[in-house]
Amino acid sequence: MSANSQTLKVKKAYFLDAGYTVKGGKTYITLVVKGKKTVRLYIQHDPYFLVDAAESDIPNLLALTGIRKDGSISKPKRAEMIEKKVGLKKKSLIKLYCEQPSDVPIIKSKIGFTCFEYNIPFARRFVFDMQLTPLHVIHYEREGREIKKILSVTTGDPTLSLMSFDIETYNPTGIPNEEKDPAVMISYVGENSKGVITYKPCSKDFVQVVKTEKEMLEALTTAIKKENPDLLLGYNSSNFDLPYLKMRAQKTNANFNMGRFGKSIKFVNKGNIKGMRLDGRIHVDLFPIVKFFSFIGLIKAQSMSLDSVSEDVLKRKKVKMKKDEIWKIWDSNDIDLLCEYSLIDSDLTLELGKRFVPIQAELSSVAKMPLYETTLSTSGQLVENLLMYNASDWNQLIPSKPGGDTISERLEAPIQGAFVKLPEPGIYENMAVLDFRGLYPSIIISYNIDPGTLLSDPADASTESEYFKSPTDAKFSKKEKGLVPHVLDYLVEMRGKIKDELKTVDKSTDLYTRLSARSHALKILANSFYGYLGYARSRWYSRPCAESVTAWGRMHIAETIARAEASGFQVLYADTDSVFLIYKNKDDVIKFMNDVNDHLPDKMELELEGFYPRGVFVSKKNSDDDGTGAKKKYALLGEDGRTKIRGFELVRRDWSAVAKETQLKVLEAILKEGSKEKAAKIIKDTINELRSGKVPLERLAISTQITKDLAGYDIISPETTAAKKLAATGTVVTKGTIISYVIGKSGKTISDKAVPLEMAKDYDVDYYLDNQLMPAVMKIMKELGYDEYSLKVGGKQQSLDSFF
DNA sequence: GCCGTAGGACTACCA
DNA sequence: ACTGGTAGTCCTACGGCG
Repeated sequence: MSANSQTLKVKKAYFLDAGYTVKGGKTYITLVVKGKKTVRLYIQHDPYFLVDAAESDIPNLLALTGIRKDGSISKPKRAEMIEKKVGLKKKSLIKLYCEQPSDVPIIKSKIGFTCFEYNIPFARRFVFDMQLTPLHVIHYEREGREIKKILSVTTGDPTLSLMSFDIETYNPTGIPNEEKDPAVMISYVGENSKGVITYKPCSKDFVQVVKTEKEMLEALTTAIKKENPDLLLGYNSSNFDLPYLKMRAQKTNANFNMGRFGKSIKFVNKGNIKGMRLDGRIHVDLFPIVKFFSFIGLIKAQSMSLDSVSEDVLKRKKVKMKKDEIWKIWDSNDIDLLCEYSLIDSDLTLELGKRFVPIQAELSSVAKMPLYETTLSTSGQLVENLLMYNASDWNQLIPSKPGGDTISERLEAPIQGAFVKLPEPGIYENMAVLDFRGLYPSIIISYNIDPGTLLSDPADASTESEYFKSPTDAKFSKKEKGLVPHVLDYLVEMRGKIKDELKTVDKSTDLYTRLSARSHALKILANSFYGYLGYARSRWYSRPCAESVTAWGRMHIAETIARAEASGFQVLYADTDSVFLIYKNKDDVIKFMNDVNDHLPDKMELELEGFYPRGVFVSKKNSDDDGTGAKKKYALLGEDGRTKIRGFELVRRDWSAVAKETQLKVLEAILKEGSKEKAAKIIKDTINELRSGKVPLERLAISTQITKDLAGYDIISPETTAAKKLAATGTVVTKGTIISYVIGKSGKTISDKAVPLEMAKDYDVDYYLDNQLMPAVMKIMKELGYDEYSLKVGGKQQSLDSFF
């Protein structure tokens, strides 16, 4: 023992990443940890899963064998009895250990009993078992490269160093072919170094000129090694740059390495998202992150390109380079400009990384998911991971993933959602908007909504005071806090504390950035729990739970509306968690709000969102006669003069800029100046501009996302015909591409006339008048008593008119 | 064969 | 590949008309 203790060292380091390897029949978790240096350490850990069988079955289970892919024999290593909590009850299970992770499915397939926890990626299983937190500090005993014991985990915030890179490729046939077409240029930006590597003469001082493609790849290896970043950032690098570089390194026999410990660049598929994993360095492809942030509404770019996202997020002006002409520039031998553009792309990638990585890092440590996987995760996966982590902590059985049949069943029975009140179209003054802070999370916490607290069995019927009964008649026990409400409560409480702390911190500090990122991460996670309960592929799916959440939501909003009306307010509109009132006196609103709050559970709260001096609601398009109001479509003017506009065409990317800009101007003229004459003039001017034929094509472009393979569409539509025209020129159009098109003059149907912006030559005046401008503005003007005809005629003649 | 319209496919929004 | 509620566009099939 004492001999050993001389080689045992107690250490601490930040936990960056976990993987596993099998050596000599033993399974080792590989941990990448950052102390003074960043190293890879090993720790032995046996994979296992659970079997719902009796102790007497153990000998039979241990006698099972299976055949591995390599032909060798796989058999269980050992077994023990354990107990797990299932809901409010306990259950005895056999914990069956295997030699290596890939043995788990092999052995499991030989077992007739129900099994559990057999489908959990092994490195993450380890994080749960050891209750680690990514990016926090682990304290451990180490002997050489092996960790003997993990002692504790403490909070921490590593400073992660970033480096971005971008490659340019030779592409004479349009899409570069990684087998044949060389990479011609690589740019990189780190914290201490930046530059471009290429192999043709260039006069720029930031460019390192080498002799061949092979030398360029090796120079990149050197540059990365020198900078030694923790994170390597790219944009769409999992699908393009890294596979390309990997192939070029192979073709040129280059001594190429981007990782820290080994040369491997591995494809890792996570759900639908493709990732590329490096050894010991965290490769972060910003593209899936951008998609994730767009999905949850954190960013809102016109398209997913690096340019467009940079413009939206960093407010940096576009410097567009035509990617399909890179080969021409290369052949021209005048590559100065190409070098500049390439460096700009790396610059933008790094800047975006500085914005996004902090939030990803906080998501990682809050959701207990290693950073690399976090960057490739959906919110459902993050929630699931966090629940699995906490289930392990509570010794609760982790539910299995549903099978295909269960998934389809769940999909066929959707859950009733929120309530939306029909607004009366019109222009209103003095509106107050109140909303429930975190409605669904607060309902889940307040009523202890959890698959485990749900009293389904009449046998565990309790008395009325022992459970909450939802409007859908589900009963949730008050006896014990459920896993879901527990985790959610923790997230909400933590966010509250962080928000308080943020008020005391200087905005320019790193601490502020970190705390605000953490607050963001907590919000993203908390808001995903309800969706997760109703998500068909969820381990914790529960129809009664999800139904109860929305039912309680509808109940509370209905009660609030009723209470407001009883207090003498006119309620104009309500959607899910908000109510729009007309008030005479602000104090009345505050009094009403306090009154509502007095009648709510502790964790629920109605907040004042704001006072709005003026607002517009419009009618639905095709109910002109009865003038039914349109839901989810309104424009408000705040007291600070800022507008809050929802649902109008001007917030949608599938409308032309001409229509959207005019609609905005019209709304502002009405909201800010109360001038319908000005609004009418704006419209007439735009009509004239359109008729002149001189509107730039970019302002006429309509952007639409292609959501499936082009061949997979059942119908012909403008976006698909435009996409096909674009694809015919050799440009890649895949699932997820956002295509911009203009309706041109030639063609019969609108779809025929649709031409990709890049190829557009002219535009169809009538289409833009009748199908873009007029629909966008007339709904608003109608509220002011105008009709379409008078405006259009007014646009033709410069004078008119008695009407105005 | 032309016209008008109901219904379906599809997208993007709000919460 | 987190949920449901909603407006709106464009295309297509279908029925009436002649």
